[in-house]
Amino acid sequence: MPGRDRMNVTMQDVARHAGVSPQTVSNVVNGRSARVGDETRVRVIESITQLGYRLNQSARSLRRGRTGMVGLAIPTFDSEYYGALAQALNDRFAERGLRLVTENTGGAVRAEVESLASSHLDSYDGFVLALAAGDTPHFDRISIDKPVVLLGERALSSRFDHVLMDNEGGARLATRLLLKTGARAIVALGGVHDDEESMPGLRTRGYAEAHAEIGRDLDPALVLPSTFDAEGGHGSIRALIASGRRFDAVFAVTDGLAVGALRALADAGLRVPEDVQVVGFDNTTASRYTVPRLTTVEPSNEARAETVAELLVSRLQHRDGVLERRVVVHPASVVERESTRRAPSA
Amino acid sequence: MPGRDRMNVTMQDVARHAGVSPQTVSNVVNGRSARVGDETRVRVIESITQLGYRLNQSARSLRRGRTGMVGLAIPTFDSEYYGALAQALNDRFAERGLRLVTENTGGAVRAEVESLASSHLDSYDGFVLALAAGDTPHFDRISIDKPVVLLGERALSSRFDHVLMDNEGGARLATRLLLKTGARAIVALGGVHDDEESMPGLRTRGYAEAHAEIGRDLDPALVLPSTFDAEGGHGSIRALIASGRRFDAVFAVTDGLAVGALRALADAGLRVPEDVQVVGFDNTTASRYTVPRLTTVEPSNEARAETVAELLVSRLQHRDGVLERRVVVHPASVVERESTRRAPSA
DNA sequence: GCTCGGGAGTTTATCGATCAACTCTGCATC
DNA sequence: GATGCAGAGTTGATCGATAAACTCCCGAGC
Repeated sequence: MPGRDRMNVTMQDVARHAGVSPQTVSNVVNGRSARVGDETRVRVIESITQLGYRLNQSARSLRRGRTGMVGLAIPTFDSEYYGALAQALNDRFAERGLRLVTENTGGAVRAEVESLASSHLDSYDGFVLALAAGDTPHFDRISIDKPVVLLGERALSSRFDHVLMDNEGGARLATRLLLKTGARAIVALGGVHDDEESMPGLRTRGYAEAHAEIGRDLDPALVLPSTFDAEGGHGSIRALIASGRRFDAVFAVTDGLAVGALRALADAGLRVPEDVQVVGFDNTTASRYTVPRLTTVEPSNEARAETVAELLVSRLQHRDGVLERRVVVHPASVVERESTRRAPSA
Repeated sequence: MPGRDRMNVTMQDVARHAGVSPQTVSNVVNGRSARVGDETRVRVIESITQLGYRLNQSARSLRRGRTGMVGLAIPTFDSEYYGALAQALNDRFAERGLRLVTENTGGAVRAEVESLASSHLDSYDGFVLALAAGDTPHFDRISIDKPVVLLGERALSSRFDHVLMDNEGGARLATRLLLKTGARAIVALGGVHDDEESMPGLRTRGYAEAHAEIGRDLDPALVLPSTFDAEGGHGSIRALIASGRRFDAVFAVTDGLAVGALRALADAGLRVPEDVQVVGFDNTTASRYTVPRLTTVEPSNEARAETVAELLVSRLQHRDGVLERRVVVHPASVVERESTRRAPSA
């Protein structure tokens, strides 16, 4: 291996080697074939490979004024739900020639919002913010001049495009199923008591609506706030069982919670779905391999990812044109598996 | 809101506004306080906030010759194991002032690395390559002038630093445990028949060694190659049961496989660990919430992440100094839960 | 009185690619 | 013969930040 310099090979070097101008090399690299003759192009390409030339992205970005990267903020990498989401978005953006760069915000909403303000953001052309369940960040304080799409549970800010999941509708469907199959006392695991515009708030609202539809009263003691992981679900259900309160179904606001619930029910010797039915939310791959397999709400991640990419790209293209703010809600549906009983065919 | 230009605020603008030179603004921004007087600094900072100045990362990167980003290639986002790994690495690099950018290669590392002038890799200062089980890219063909650390299962290339998991040792420990608790016919789920230097190959080797240690023969029919997810585990074990072959333990080469195995055993009415013991590998969070809770091998992700960051950073610092290639192996250990019986206290 | 040193800044020359505008052949058209 | 024009390139001016070298001032030391 010939000892070579630390210096990088630049377009100038290639140009010199091929006997053309740097601009022509640029044209070749960027596929502007209309501006370059066939012979010249071949010569340039040969020089590129011979010299081992690599384009300097920083220089390109500086000149072009954009980086070709889109940022994605997710609360954590270490979660199937967000993992799948990131993967789907990644593919959708790749199709459009954009690179998706994923950052984890560590779950704190504050970090999520700060990621909008921090210097990281400066290297992206646009940003996708997937929000964790929780409180409401103060978007209206921060100032941003780049396209942002929020991917979340509810409308959070009047300034950005949103792609939302139909939390309320999904929860309504899930709860309806439980009621139809004879449940009388349904726990809202991870639910909240205030009627708030948050992920658990909306899902709790759907749960309440399904009850209201058939004139059934709600027992507030069955609404169990919790963290949204398996650990929280496990602890909450164990405590509920220990308290002696009777229930015959669990609507868990996330699959993680449902997994923990299954665990706690198994610990207590309760059979699913005979003694207690369980429904989750999110249709994570884990939900297909629990014992018993989990009935859950499908959040249509693929479709949402596609919409997110579409919205963001259209904003990038109409950089200056004043597009109206858009809010897209994707419908949810229920996937019936083994943790619920079959609805009586009526 | 005052109508403002599309033009960005630059250091020049700040300099003009504060009545100093651009270089001084640069010094302030970069905290070179030795070169700037107190009063001046205050004035500059005021101008920065007033004008809403943001540093242009592309320009900085171009000038500095590095981007401050480290790339991480993982086979897929949609997996707990890689999710946790990415998260851990992310934190370790953040501590060191580097931004970790995660890409999923979809397994096709080779294509990425070989792509011509427009490769993503060029925007990173260094690279961490976490390889999928089956990948054997031809590293020695590609030429890379940046620090690379391979995070994997076995030594793959003589050119790069490696941080390895002790696959063989972990598998040996897991299998020993099964043998000690009385297992007589242990399935190697996801194992392979050839003694190869791959993740499943090494884990199968450890499995074989544990048998050899106590002079036990191996039954090749119990080694079941498979994909490494729950689906594969489920299918393989279901088929094995259907074939009528007897076994009383499963050593799954991944937790995903073990989850699928549990599912298949439950389907068949077999009790775990009474009828069949199960051990997984990777200690994913899912393994803590299966029914029953999974005994598994802890791969020491945190420690490996720390080592990866250390190695890469030290290479970045000694950009030219010729460091020896380093290979670090982290030991594995077994986490005993409910899917195995207690070893007789001898 | 003169040199020396360091604090506080400034000036200059890039980093590498790209946009915009310009040149220079030919060849077809009126 | 003059005009127009498309094709194939070239030239020069940046994009914004920064390393390196240089200036200027002021008090200390001999």
